[in-house]
Amino acid sequence: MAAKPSTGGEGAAPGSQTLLRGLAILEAVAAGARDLAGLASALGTTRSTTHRLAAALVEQRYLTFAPRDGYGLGPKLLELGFRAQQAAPVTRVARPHLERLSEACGDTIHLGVLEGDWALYLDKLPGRRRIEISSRVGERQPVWSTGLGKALILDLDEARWRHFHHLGEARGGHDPDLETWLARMRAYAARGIAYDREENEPEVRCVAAPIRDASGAIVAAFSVTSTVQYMDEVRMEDLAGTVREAARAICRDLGWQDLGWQDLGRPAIGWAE
Amino acid sequence: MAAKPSTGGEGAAPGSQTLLRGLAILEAVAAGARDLAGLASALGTTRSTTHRLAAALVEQRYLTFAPRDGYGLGPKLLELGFRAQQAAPVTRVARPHLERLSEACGDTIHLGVLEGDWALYLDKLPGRRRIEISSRVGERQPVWSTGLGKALILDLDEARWRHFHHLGEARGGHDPDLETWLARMRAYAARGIAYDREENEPEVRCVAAPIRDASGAIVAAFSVTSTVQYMDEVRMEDLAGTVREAARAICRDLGWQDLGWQDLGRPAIGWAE
DNA sequence: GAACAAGATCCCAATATATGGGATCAGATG
DNA sequence: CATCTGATCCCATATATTGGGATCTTGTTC
Repeated sequence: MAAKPSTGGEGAAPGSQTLLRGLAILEAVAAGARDLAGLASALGTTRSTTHRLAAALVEQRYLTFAPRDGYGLGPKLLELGFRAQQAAPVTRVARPHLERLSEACGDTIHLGVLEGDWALYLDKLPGRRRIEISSRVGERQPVWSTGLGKALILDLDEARWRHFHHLGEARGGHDPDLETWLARMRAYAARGIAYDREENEPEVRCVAAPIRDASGAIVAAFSVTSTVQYMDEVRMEDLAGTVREAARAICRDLGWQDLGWQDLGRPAIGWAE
Repeated sequence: MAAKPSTGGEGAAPGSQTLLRGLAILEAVAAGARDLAGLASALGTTRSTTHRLAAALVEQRYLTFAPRDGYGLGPKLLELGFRAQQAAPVTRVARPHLERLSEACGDTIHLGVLEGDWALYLDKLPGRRRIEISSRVGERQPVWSTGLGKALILDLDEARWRHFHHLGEARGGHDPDLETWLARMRAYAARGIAYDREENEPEVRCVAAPIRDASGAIVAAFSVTSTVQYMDEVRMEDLAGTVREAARAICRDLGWQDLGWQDLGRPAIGWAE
């Protein structure tokens, strides 16, 4: 609907208009655009230009096109997405353990890593409850307000903790004030487990644990999420044990595999900025 | 290494060189290219051009770049890939059932649909065996030689079966001759289960079943794959029952959900050409 | 059953856009 | 400290992209 200027964006790199427009088409389709007209208005280009780019994307299997239904995301994205997921060794290693955990607890499970100032979701296991946790693999979530995010920064010093809390305030986060939040973080760090008792969203609670590689550095984290009706205090305590157990098993797998991380100062996964 | 001509390809659509080059970068990175020089030589462009495109892809989060490690596939691909997978309702619905099946049998499980003349892999569950089945989500496999492919075309008439066998011959397929293959297909169709007794690759066997939606049309299929040492005749017969059971459960879930497929003549998934 | 409508596809001259040679910069290596 | 590898930036040039409109296809209406 909004007509973005051709040479748009914030600090948009020039010299790639065509590529940028092509990617914009991908995202417009992901956002639900089905026909040419929709795409054209979404990026503010003419029908012919849009068609040419879309056709190229279809030909390369990045999009599908069916006369009746219009455009859809194509198999190539499936392939690249899957490869991107596998690129982080954590995902492969953690999967079976998380599946077992999912089977055992029935709640939604997320796996994620720290990407810059954000928590990036690498994997998601839906769980058996009715409720649907609204999150997507590949999405970024704030660090300070999610259980998973907090688990990711458990090892950082207080200066850096303040930084993350500050990021939250900038975005209108009013929830726990700095001191309360820091106190909780200290408690989480001491236990090696992070909770989220409806601090972020009402009704939603979760238990999260960090995953460490052979060097002991936190390279990822996972969380078990549910609504409060399935997550009273007692259950959270129970889960803490189960979760810690799963985390330990994953860490063991990461520590044993000799993929040779020559540079132990950097996270083993490929997403850090 | 091979320098593809800029305006390359077969019936390559013109008017999108920049976009096509950008996508080529994505694939080069997926194929393992890490640095600018590698990318540049992979697509036959100069450093500066390559750098500009790659930088745009990084900025859009389609690639990651870390000074030491070079380029990698980015989170945006993760997101789009995941969305593409979810676009086919079958994946969502089948997942939990396949996970249970995977848990029970320990073998590699694939889920796929028919895309034109190919079997497209939508999902893969690794299994607990040592062996790694070389297949990737998003990849296309021939229909006639894979168990999954055969399960997908169980409902088609013999003319169309011949068509698929013919496609195989064109690509140097010499395995079972037409009549033998047709006879097997008839048997598979009668049982509602397709086998692959090392017909495709030596040592590799699999048991596959079709998945039908509310209209009764085959919209997908899944297969349980393993090496012959885990797959003797007795086990294949056993598995047939388990597999059929899982298929029935998935079909039931597909039949019950009222997502309103107004057009029953077309497959419910979005991948058909 | 024929005219209509909606949408996709194709074509071509004008020009905004991408290109790549080379210069520069960052930081690793000896 | 000099050297090297590899990333980043700049700018005149050529060329690939653009978009207006004509055309074709397919489904809908009267």
